[in-house]
Amino acid sequence: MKPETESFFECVYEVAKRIPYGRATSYGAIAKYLGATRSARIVGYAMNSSFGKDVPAHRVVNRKGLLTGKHHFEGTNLMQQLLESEGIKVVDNQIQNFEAIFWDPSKELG
DNA sequence: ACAATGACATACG
DNA sequence: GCGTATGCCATTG
Repeated sequence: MKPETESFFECVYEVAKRIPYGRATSYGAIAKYLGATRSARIVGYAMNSSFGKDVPAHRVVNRKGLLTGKHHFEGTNLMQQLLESEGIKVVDNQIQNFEAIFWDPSKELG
């Protein structure tokens, strides 16, 4: 849990923090932005470790826009509520019109 | 240093 | 179209 070992995680945290309000992205997109296209799992793993930090992990979902990580939040639908609170429509643990709110860091940031 | 874990992604049946 | 299986790779024990 040393800060030094969080090198990769820190990158994920920063990218996650840069997700605009009312937007969402996928693990693969973040991983690709970091140059680790095949490390999508690592991004998710970092999110798990990001619990307790100021990282909007609720804005990060899988490629399908499915709230796969909602189980890691406190409540059963806390993640969904947070997204809906930002104007994102979520039905059955899945973001509606995900393509519209999808935020690609490699595309938006550059 | 080895084995196991995981909030994904893709391929196959 | 959906469930199962495999690959991927950094972190953790």
